[in-house]
Amino acid sequence: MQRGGGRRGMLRRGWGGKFKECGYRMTVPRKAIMDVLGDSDKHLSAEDIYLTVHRSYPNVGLTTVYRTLELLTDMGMIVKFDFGDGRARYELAEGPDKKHHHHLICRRCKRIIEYTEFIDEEMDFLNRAEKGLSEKYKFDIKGHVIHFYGICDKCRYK
Amino acid sequence: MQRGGGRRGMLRRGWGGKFKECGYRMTVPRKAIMDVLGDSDKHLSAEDIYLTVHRSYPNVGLTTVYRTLELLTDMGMIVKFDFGDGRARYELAEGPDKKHHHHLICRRCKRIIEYTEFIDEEMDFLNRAEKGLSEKYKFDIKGHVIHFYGICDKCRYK
DNA sequence: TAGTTATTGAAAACGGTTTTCATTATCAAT
DNA sequence: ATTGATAATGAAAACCGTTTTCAATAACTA
Ligand SMILES: [Mn+2]
Ligand SMILES: [Mn+2]
Ligand SMILES: [Zn+2]
Ligand SMILES: [Zn+2]
Repeated sequence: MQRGGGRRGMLRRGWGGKFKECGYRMTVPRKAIMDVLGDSDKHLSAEDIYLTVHRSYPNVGLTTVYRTLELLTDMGMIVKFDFGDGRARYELAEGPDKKHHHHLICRRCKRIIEYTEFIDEEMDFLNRAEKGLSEKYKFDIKGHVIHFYGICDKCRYK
Repeated sequence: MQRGGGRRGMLRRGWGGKFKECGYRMTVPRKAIMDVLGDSDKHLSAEDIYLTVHRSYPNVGLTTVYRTLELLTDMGMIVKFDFGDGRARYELAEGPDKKHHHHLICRRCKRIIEYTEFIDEEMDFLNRAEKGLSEKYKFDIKGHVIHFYGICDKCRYK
């Protein structure tokens, strides 16, 4: 259990509204999938979501999970990551319920640690870099990914 | 054609030596694959390499390309990237022939631009971040990936 | 040169994701 | 509420990059 339940309710209603605005229909499978994403603070794979949804809605298929994830990603409501473990992983996009952060990835056990420290200094560097790069390469920067790879404490001491 | 041919020759001889040191045999397919990597400044996929090698050595198989790439990656001589186009891509690891750099990735055409600018300020930020993160999370940082996503100039004006 | 065994190529298997297609559910108009 | 147009769904099959299997071959050592 993470955070209060009230905020998540808001989030879901917000999502539904955005969905309708874009001309999409709000369906039971989509609601269920969005609930799983909104309730979790993990980096979920399609199968993770499928299995969780399956407990309450056994007839929702994995295909629909993939389709909904693509939709939400295209709409910018979630973010798709590749952490190098052979499957895509998803989390809420930056917003009221999710702070800007980056990841430490353990090369041995694949554990992912989120950090929000150093974000101020990072923003400083990123802003200057983005400005310089945009000018030099005429490249319209929309986002960035920073991953640190290494060995976590649990793995270091065997 | 990029850079002089002499340096690349050195590079290849160096690679061969390292190979032997690790107890691996230096074979014709491996040499061919390493030559393709050493001669290119692109971000090559396994199939890219396979097709190039195939021109000179039609009997070298794709399987061997994959096996050699894994070997070179594990030995730290090349780096494996995921740029989000569904296949792994490889390039020379940082060294005398390859400067430290990061990537701008066009979300539309998937073009990859390498940049080495702002690396000094970046190193400044990265050093502080790595120091802080290592301490706080007891995480032994070995490397990092910084990707900027956006729209390249060619795509921006349609 | 011979013998040990690492390396190889072809084919099959693998696994995450996407496509196909007939059926069902959603939603606006009645 | 009922209807009708059509967006969305689930099961199965296809897809495709990568890995595994295994008998044949080539590279090193003695
Ligand atoms: Mn995260
Ligand atoms: Mn590069
Ligand atoms: Zn670990
Ligand atoms: Zn582009």
